[in-house]
Amino acid sequence: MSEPKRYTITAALPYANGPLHIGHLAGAYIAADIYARFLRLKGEDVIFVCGSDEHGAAITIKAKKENTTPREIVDKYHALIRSSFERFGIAFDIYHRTTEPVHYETSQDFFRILNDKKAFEVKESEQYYDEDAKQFLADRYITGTCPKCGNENAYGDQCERCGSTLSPTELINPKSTISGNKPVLKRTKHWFLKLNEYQEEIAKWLDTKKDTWKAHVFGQCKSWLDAGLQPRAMTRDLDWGIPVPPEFEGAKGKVLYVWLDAPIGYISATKQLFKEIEATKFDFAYSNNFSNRIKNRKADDWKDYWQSKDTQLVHFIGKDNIVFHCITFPAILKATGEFILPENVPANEFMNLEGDKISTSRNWAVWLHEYLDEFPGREDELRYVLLANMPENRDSEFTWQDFQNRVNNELGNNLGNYIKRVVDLTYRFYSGYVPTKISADDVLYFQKQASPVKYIEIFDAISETKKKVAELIKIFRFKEAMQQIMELSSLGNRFLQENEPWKLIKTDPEVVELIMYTSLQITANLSMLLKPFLPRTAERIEHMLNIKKENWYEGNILLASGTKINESEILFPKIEDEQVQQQLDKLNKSKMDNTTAGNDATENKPQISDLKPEITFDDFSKLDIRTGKILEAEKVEKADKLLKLLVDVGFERRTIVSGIAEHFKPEEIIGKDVSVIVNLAPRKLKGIESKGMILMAEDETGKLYFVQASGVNAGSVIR
RNA sequence: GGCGGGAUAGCUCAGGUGGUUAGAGCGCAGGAUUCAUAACCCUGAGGUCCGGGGUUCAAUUCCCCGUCCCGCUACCA
Repeated sequence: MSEPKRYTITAALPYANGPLHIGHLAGAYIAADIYARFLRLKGEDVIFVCGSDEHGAAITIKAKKENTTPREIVDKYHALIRSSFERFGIAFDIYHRTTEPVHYETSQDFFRILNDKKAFEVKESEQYYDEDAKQFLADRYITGTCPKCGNENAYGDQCERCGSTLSPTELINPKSTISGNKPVLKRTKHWFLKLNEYQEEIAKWLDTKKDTWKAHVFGQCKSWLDAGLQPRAMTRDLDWGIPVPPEFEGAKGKVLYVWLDAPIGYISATKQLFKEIEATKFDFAYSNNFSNRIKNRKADDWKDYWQSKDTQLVHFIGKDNIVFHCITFPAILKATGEFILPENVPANEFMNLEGDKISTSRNWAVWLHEYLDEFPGREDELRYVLLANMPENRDSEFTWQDFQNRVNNELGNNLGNYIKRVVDLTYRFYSGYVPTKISADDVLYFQKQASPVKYIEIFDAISETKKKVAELIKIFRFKEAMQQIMELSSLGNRFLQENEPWKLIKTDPEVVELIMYTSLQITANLSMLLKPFLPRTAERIEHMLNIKKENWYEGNILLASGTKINESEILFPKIEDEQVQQQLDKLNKSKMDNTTAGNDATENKPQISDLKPEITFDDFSKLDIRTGKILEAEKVEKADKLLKLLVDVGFERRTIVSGIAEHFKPEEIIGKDVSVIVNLAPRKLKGIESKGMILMAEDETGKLYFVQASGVNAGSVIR
């Protein structure tokens, strides 16, 4: 591919139901920020967009629980996330949000375009509707007799006895599992993206990415394509989201699928960005971060960044978002016929914390806003450690011990100390003035000397490092790029050590000038190289050296002779053992608070759970709920979520299958008091008949709790 | 369960389209030095490259089987 004319960089939209943690940063934002800063430094035409993803269920659930509105929840977290990014130094051009009018319009327009382009198939299906419950029934809410094998307890999507795939309307004698009534067929519409029709195009396009995309990204896409793409519903019967455009028949009560709306957020953020640029009124945009090339542009210019063939689009995401960014969203973009597809999607894997998966629900995380408060002015240290351990090709691990080691040794002892050495020596020898520039004569002179000053090699190394770093960034190998920079710093240390200017100053002051001149150029080049990686540090070095470089400079001489530099400062004070201990104590506390181990609640957006319709007392009294005690528990074969329980419900012992295996280990729940619905119709799960249901409470994070009546014998009635 | 990715030094990670001694940083041991944040520099010890089979003159690398970790997906009434 020829050099692109401009770049559009996106970073995954954080979900506005919680704060940011180090996993987010290591997964997408640091890499994206380095990439964007580097391109800006090179003077490229680049935009870097992001924003809060504010639709979806976790938000309404949280709102209900906190007795507030979804709006307040998203306002709160949007503000927290935005300010955390700002303080940390992720240099977006714009940080937008999906509840903004621009985004509603853009998303709805997309919906219209997709419709015009016949990318949808409207399944105006006859969907079963429960008149009592006043709601449409998803496949699993319907049971009936299997037309193929006669099993009376087949489900709307599948018969578990004969294994056939069914649709609800094929069932004989369908029954709503909510009310037990016979549901009626009612017409409802859903808009399905005909992904299957884009199979070939997407496959062909992806095939061209084989060599440039990461193995895990390409592999995952390939596996989806091999399985065959299926139409996917792009609408939902929900109430928090972007409404299906009202002119569509049957739009009422339907919203866009959150995964349709979210990536369009990249585009609406871009629109908003150029709107604000034209109006020179910056509500969401950060004009200080702008690449020179986007200043003074017009509102309509957003199109260049999404529709122009010579634009390179790159999505930075975590590995959990691969399929949507590499298949579904590209299919959507393709379907419009107007948009470009991503050049690369350099998804990172996950970062673990102290040996465990990062988990919001278990409070097992290093929260960015807390770090910023507890380690003020030390943003780059975190940036560095997350970068050094960035999970580029496999999962990685963050530990506080490693944080301390890396900050103290690599940043402090190698880099920070080196800069300070050079600056201090410059003050000692030359009162802070950069020594004489080497002339051609000097070069000859020193070349003839058999002195150990191998300064030419140093300048070669600087050039080489700059070249390598630039290349590595372009192929998204940020970790390695950073290592190259650290090696240059190491080389600087070695150069001083080998030449010992503090000794030579007494005997060969001219040689010392050369040594120091060379060393100062190394530090100046380090500051430039560090700009994309450790921007705050780069600024502080620039301040020490009294230089200001806005643009990448290919040459090696960045610091003119005679420049008066500023006095040294300590760039990276040591991280003390107590600070590490404090953080470990904090994590330990989280661990203690989690008395129920192994809660791996998914932090993805769960399906919305609407308030259920009112029922009568009669309805309620149909339920027979009793206390019980778990006697035995074991994992169900070939099912990750199911536990087979033997429960004493007073009058008998029952086998109950419950979907709690990801939350509880079998051995730790034996003897637990539980509440059981004992008159629920038996149902087979993975071949085991389950007679009844264990009641569980679920908090907003997805964590489960047993509903327990303490001190009561098994078999007591709950009413 | 299906699919994808991974497993390399005590720790955190690179790398290898098959070919003498598999790398880095940290940690550890020894030495040198004193300009600098007790920093820097040099030297050294340390690895059946997850296990088992196969292909090959040759496997850590390719193929098959297995184990464990992560993601997607199915199972959650």
